[in-house]
Amino acid sequence: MIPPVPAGVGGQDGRRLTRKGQATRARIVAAAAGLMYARGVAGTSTEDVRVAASVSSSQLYHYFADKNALVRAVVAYQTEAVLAFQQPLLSRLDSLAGLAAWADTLVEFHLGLHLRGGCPLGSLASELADADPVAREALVAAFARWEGAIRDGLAAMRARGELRGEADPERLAVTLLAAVQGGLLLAQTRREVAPLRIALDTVLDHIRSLVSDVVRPYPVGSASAVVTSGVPVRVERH
Amino acid sequence: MIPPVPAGVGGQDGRRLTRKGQATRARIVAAAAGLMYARGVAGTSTEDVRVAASVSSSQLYHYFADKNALVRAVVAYQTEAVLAFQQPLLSRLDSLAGLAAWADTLVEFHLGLHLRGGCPLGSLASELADADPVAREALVAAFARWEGAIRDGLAAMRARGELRGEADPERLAVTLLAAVQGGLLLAQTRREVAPLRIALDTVLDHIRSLVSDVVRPYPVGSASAVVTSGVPVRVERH
DNA sequence: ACCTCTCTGGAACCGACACTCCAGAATCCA
DNA sequence: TGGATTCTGGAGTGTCGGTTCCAGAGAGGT
Repeated sequence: MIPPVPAGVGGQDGRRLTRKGQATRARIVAAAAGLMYARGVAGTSTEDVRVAASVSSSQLYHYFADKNALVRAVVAYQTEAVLAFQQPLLSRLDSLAGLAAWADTLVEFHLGLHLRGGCPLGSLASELADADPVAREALVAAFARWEGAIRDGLAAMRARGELRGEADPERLAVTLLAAVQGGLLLAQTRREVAPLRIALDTVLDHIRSLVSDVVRPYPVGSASAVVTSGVPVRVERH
Repeated sequence: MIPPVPAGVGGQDGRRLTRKGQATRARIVAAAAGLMYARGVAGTSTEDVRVAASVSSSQLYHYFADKNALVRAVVAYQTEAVLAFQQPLLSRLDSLAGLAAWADTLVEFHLGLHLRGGCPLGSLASELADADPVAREALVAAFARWEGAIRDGLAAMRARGELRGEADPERLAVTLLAAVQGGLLLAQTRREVAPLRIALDTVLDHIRSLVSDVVRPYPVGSASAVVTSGVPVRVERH
């Protein structure tokens, strides 16, 4: 049940790894992850990885049974990278401001990459979902963790009464994640952030409409309470 | 400006095609499209296409300069296929019922495929956006046509007064398209429709909240007008 | 009917790529 | 310190995949 060696530290068949071995293995995975993010899994040869990681081919096959095993290590690596990167923001998702900050950070991050590459997990999923069952399972788990973090934030908002009881954190979390993935795909294709920003903003707008005790723009029967910014204004409870 | 031969009918360098030639070319593209949808572009060899289309390798290179050219033909083919498939629904997107019918059809279609493969255009985009500039341009145009059709429907709703003036058809269309792409990616990975259905439903909910003259659940200062279904109820104008 | 252009079959080429093998160097642990 | 194990370099192998070539069959226009 419990593996003899911590994940990501063992060799391909459970052999022990020396400190140096761990470093080499990590270097290979990091190099492979970078290349596969930029050129896709199929577009990355073991030779490319070999050169980028400055190792010999025997080393590749010392640490990984075959290319498939390397790909799966990359999936695990990117899962941790994506979640670790968002960690500080994901733990503050329990408010509208926190959600907005998270969305802004995603937008800024991909702007910094000039819209090259989509979501590290999304592009792996698109390429591997129907090709590698093991990788698919890992990606399902990765998305579940991501989605869970978002859901927890929304659930906390609801528990605090900031979101109305009818708001479903589970469904909203799925929608936000889909907006990220779809928005990134369109943004990557168009090489413009607009689609990502718009998709996230729109879903956040929807979540705002589920906030408790709010004066909404254009309320029924009144044309005087127009809020130009479109941001709902909280009012005194009862 | 105007090509001498209709698109998809000419040979690789503008040579004339006989009726038979057109049929063979079409057979190759259709076979390639199917394989590339199922296994990805990189996962499909020219040999695979050769066999699936029942042609010799010389025929492949008679009609296409290289694999890249074939891939680009596949992009064009899938663009037409995706838009043609949705054609009857896209032209009726100018009402909430029309939007729901469109969403349901997408869900049902991919259920029929058992969630194997995502969006034909989306998966091509994910694989080609950063690899083939020409294909990327074509995909940008394809998404623009798709998004345009959705936008036109929403704009018609707004023009008829069904959507409030503040509703932005452009932004809503982008969000819907992102929901389709992201929802499909998650659905393909999980092999469950739920993510697609939830993402689309949630964005449609948001659009419902932008419908004119509506009694919304939990209006400010009243707890009596709760609508259990969550579906807004249209009321008499003024 | 004839000539030209298009279409087709099949063999062959060549580079790339995943993977193997072995021998020597480094590391670990008792 | 010494013996067992892990790590590394580099050359080598076989297959696969994209592409080419040529010669013959077929189709189209005048």
